[in-house]
Amino acid sequence: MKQTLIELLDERVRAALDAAGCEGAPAVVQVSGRPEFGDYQANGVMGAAKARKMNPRQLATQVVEKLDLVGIAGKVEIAGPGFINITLDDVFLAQQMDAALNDERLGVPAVEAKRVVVDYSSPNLAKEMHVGHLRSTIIGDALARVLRFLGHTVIAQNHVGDWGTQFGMLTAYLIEAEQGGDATVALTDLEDFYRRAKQRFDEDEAFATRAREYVVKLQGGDPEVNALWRKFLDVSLHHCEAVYEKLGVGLTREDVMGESAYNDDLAPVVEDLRAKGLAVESDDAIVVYVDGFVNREGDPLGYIVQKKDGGFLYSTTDLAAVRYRVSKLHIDRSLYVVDARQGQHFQQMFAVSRKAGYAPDSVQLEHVGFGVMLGEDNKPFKTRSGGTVKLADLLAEAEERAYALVSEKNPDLPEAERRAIAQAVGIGAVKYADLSKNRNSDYVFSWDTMLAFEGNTAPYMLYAYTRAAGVRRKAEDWNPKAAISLTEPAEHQLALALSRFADALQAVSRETMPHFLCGYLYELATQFMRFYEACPVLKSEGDVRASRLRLCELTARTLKTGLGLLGIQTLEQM
RNA sequence: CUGCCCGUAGCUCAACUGGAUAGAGCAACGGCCUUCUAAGCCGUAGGUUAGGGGUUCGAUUCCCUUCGGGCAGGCCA
Repeated sequence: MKQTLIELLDERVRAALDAAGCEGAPAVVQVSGRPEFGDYQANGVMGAAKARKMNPRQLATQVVEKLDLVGIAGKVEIAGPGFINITLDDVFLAQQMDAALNDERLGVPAVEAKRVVVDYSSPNLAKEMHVGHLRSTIIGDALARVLRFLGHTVIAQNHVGDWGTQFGMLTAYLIEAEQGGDATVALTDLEDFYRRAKQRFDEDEAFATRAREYVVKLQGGDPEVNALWRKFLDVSLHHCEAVYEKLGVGLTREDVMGESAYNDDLAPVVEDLRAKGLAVESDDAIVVYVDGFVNREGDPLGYIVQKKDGGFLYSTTDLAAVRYRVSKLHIDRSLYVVDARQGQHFQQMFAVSRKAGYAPDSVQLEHVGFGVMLGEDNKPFKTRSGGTVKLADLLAEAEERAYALVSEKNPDLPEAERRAIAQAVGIGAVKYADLSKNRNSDYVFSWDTMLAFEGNTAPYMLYAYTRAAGVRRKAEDWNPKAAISLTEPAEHQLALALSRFADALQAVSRETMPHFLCGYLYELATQFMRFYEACPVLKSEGDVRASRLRLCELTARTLKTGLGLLGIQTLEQM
């Protein structure tokens, strides 16, 4: 398959518009809002008619006359002011189903491959991962999976925080802990380790002095301090990896490209910016001015790349990273899955990158921002005592709650079985609840809502999959090559939903919006449930039975693939 | 003060380059299990899309404005 359904229809309608004298007019093909308006609608006629001062109904008539949808549409109608409503031919839809079933990629056309960096997760290694890292980690992971599935070369970049003054403090404390003989124990709880180090730093002047010396030694490349630093990072990364594994996120050590990796490039970047006349001194710091940014007083806002004490900032690191990604990784597109609060920073950073020539116009730089996680009280998500919630604890609770639920619904299943289901449901619920919402807005974290079996939730999706997979499994003998026939309305609607998979993925890739995929899968699951209620599968006979089994098969595979692209594991039974 | 994001049913959320009667789930009410998993399906009710103005054949969507909430704004990230 070379194109998606919308691409196909769009091409045909555009050709008809051209033939009707409206060259270059967009077809504006989209899924119909209601069944009585057909399966797809082309809305381009009205706009084209207006631009040419034509009668839209008349133009629509001409377009429909020229419109070649032989073997694709069963019915084409003009409605309202000039809508063209297209109902797909059931034979055509059946062919689509057949093609998808015979394709490992479910009929999703491969796109022109691009090299795409997805920068996500990026925890600070000084501390343990907490809920603040959840959204970046799972949104980024889903986007990486979708882009990869579409045929792009995805380079995940885990831009971890592994540099800065706090690491002097931590390595200094690590020495003390080792002398005390309990370094390994002390490092099992990083959060606690950080707290104690901070406490020593605040209370003991000698320790604070030593910590500051360690920062200098670390930056100076002192082997001993560097070894300690690396040891600490290693432990911290192990913590991250445990979380990634629990979450089912594909990040590995290979993807780690921390702040420290750019240390040697920071001074050259600043030097280069100065040489190009972009960076200038201001209050003893080195800043780059870009148009359109002002501060509180209305004065031009500088983008600081070097502090007055000579130190560099994350702004410098990010510029170095852009250079690296463009010149060494040869990327076409770079996605930064980072908290929306850093929006201005990225706007400035992108602008500087353009001006300095680090990123040519051919390279897309996109900040994939997202809102904060709120508790059910609409305030930032915290523990009951007001502390930050560790990600490991959150995930453990998710599994615990899911286990209780599964045990209540299905007490007869063996313990191990229930544990496995609880893991998929619990983790899936946390991820799906996040991914299913528009990432731009803040979102309310609610155990009850995400673990509900109704509505647009992970449990509902997983249940739909078990039904589809279950029917197929129980069928035993049937002809997997049987022709698909779509006679019932529910069959038509299900097939239609199945045929939209590729377009849903395209939309996710284009807009970097994972919730489009969730919305699609929810629609698919809903249509399947209706089909399941309306059309007996195992109890029907012959060709009808085989045809319906094949629809179940494709539904199961599409749900499994789609949920997989969200990083969610399916279950054969629950 | 400046900029960005948000404001949709009682609650949590949708609405795909502006499209037809703004859709789901929860909560409320009413139906459907000797029938493939009822963890489901069907139905009823629920809206001045924060307010006002503008552009348009058509606005939740674009522009202006007011209100309300969040965030950011030179040496943290």
